[in-house]
Amino acid sequence: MIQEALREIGRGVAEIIDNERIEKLVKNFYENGQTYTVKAGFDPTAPDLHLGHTVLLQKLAIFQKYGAKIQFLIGDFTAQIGDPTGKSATRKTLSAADIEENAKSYKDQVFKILDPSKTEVVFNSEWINALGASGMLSLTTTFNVARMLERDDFDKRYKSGTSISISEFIYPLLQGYDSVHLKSDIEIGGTDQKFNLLMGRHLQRAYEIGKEQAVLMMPILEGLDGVQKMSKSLGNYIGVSEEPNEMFGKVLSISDELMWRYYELLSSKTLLEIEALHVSVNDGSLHPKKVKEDLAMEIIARFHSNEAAQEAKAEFQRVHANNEIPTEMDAFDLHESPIWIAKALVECKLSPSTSQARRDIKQGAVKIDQQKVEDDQLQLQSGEYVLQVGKRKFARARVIL
RNA sequence: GGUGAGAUAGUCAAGUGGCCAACGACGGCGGACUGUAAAUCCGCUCCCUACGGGUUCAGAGGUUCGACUCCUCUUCUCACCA
Repeated sequence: MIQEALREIGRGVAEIIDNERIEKLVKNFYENGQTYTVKAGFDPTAPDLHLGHTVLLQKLAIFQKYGAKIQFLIGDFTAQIGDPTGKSATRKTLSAADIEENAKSYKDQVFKILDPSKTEVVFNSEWINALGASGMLSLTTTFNVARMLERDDFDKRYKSGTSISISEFIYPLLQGYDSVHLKSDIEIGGTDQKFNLLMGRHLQRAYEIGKEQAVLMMPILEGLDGVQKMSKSLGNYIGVSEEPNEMFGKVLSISDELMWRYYELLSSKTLLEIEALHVSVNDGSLHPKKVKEDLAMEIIARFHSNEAAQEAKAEFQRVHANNEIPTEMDAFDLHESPIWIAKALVECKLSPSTSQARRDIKQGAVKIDQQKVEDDQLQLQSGEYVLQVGKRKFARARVIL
């Protein structure tokens, strides 16, 4: 059991500092029933989460399974500063109202993954405000500027003469101080958080609380393209509040290779179960598409419901395997009759411009009521049509005067 | 502060007076093949009811029949010097 726990805890991680300590904590749990604490901090700056953000949550869920109590820290105080990590410019600060709202939507999402009975949600403004000026001052004496400048992002900005606010120097200190206050045994975060995570160890030592947290870093999840990190701005993400059908389609569109990566970092299946799937796929007894569908189902079930997952699968089957039209699609009223097909496509948001619409038609990508359109001069008379561009873009158009 | 180099479509990157809506690569889209996978092959990739028209090559002016290409100024980026 201890072996299994350690394997699951180590699954998919990018780097562990002080693995021995983690082993001891887990062992102690199984031998003496002693729980331990795992801290993870979240900046309530990004209100809409995607699967990349849930990698950490998944890891926390695994920890819960193996004896940990989670300290789910919402950095409401530190969010006012803004984490300088990876930034090439000073970040603007957020208003208290923004932070509060974001924190709320965070909580709504996380308990879809975490067990509330083993989770303590804490806000760091509570103890940081209590620190006072003198407490803050003594915190700053534990570290020096030279070491702070060792950080790559600070270093670059310093050398190039870009502004670095003093408050940004304070940020890692405060995050580390959270670990002092919470007396965390382990802290987890993304690899990009290494400096801040290590600060927790440094400060726990400096404040002599009698322990130094182990640090476990998770990799940044690759996006749907399998190469770049998942991010909203790159458009290669799956948002946790997306429609089930969208989720299903997106998961099915990833490569087989990436699928295993997602299993490792996002699935609640154990490593043994995943390994079994791997074996079956390799010997040909299991179709990889089935495995991918199961992954999609698991993700949808987690963020929506089992029924939603079933429906999404059925819908996918209907549209893509049987070549039927979706049961639901966006509907548009077009107040022009007759209307030129290219214009109709633009109006229904199926094509970005009439130029593109005409190209789509020329390439045989456009269908009306399942019939391919050959003539790019076609005029649609009054009536209702199902317009389709490519394999996945559908819209219901009602042409009226 | 001084000097030199540069700013081209989503990104990278050609073009240095007309053949340029602008080579190529990547990305993206569409088609074929599939499992809406990968790989591969083919086509498309500024806008406009279009064998034509319009607006583009950091910004503003100028030279010229004609400029992304030449000149001037402005803004920004990079390199070297101090």
